[in-house]
Amino acid sequence: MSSPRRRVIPEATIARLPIYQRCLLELEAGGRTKASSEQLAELAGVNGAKVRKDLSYFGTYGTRGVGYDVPHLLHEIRRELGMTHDWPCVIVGAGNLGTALAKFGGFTDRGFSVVAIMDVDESKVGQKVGALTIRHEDDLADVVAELDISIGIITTTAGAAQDVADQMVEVGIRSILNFAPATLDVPFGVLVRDVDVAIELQILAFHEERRVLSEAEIV
Amino acid sequence: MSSPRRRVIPEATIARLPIYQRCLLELEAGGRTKASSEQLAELAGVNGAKVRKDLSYFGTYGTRGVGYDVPHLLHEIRRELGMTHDWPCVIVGAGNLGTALAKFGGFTDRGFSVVAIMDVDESKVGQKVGALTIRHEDDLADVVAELDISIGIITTTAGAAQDVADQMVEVGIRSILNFAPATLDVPFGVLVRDVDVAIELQILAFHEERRVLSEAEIV
DNA sequence: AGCTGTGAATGACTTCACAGCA
DNA sequence: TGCTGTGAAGTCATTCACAGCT
Repeated sequence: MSSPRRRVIPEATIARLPIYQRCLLELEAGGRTKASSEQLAELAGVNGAKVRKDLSYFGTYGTRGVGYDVPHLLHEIRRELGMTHDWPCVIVGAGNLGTALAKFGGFTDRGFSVVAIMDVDESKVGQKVGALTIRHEDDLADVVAELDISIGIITTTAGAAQDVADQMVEVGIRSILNFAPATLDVPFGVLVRDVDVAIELQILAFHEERRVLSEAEIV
Repeated sequence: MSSPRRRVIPEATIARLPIYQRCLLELEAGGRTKASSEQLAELAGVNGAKVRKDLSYFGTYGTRGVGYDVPHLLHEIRRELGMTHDWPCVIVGAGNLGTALAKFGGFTDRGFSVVAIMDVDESKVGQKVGALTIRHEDDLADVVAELDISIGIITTTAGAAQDVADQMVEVGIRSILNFAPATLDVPFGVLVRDVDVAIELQILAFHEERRVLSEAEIV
């Protein structure tokens, strides 16, 4: 009533919100207007109790005996996730991955737009990537200020990644998505999330390897 | 001594092994032959106790008072991760992302090679992607058998992903890396890992959004 | 009767702290 | 002395189980 709900939200819960959002979008597209925690859980690949607890951190959006109102819950989740406005992003590193991400429109409809792409390589500067022109990395401060960017995406080599991260922090970026296979060192308050496909493959390989070993053992 | 160490390894530990491997490769490249848990931890962005406990699940590879032998530990981790042999992978979905991953050589030196790329779209079948020729998805069983594939990579649209996963499971694949923004339903024993860039961005946006709110509150 | 919201119980992971070996 | 390896303690996350609303 008086103080707005602002408890500490578990990281694990936060990571599931985008998944719930996706499921709710599916339900909405299918014309569904109500969904129980069990139904949502089924779609999200978790269990009902988890859905209920996750959602309860944000408020009481459900109706006992009925379930959750799909459009309403979707709205609340979108609001919590900051999806009510657009997030301009800058990509640093105009290699294969960087250009592929810049051209890929799949994030735009999810609220993220790549508004700039940069590289240290002078020969790349000025080239077009879709509608964008590659700018020099040294212009980062200007670009970030001009375009009001708060999210930086690193798609450089591992060797260059820390320098780029330092530059980003320097110009005020506090949210970094890092595709380079490197552990970035950033000051407190700056959030880095790593995406490393090789690591994901290695985790699969670990289990695959053990599977083979276990099967050999049974024989 | 008698029974080989085969305790249950925490998932969190497994996910860090590839990172330790990367750090050890750096140390090795720099000519370092010994490293303490604290030094490794520094590079990996964790703390010393975690490194020691993680490694202790696999055996006692360190020397008290000295630290770990870099080449030896590297060898052991590579063995645990199944990096002593190559892992052939198949990509299903020859769109932007699929072709980009197929062309990207960055996993080959990490022990993974994309040996086949497939699609349902007849018009794509026969086209070249780097050294590979796109084959029709219906040939999955043949391709998997021929090339001894155990890891499948899904880069289709969300709508097609479950069907592809079903096909993969059908032909015996039990390790799937899923790039499609969809929750896959697979039988027990099949492992799916999801890579969803939009979700990562949304997690960053959540914190960014809260950061703004908190700062407003202070004023 | 049905389903949410949530304390309490359990389980997973991390960190502490130190015995014990080189 | 220095650093590992590991029980014990602490923290975070999941699941249970049920009171309480519709």
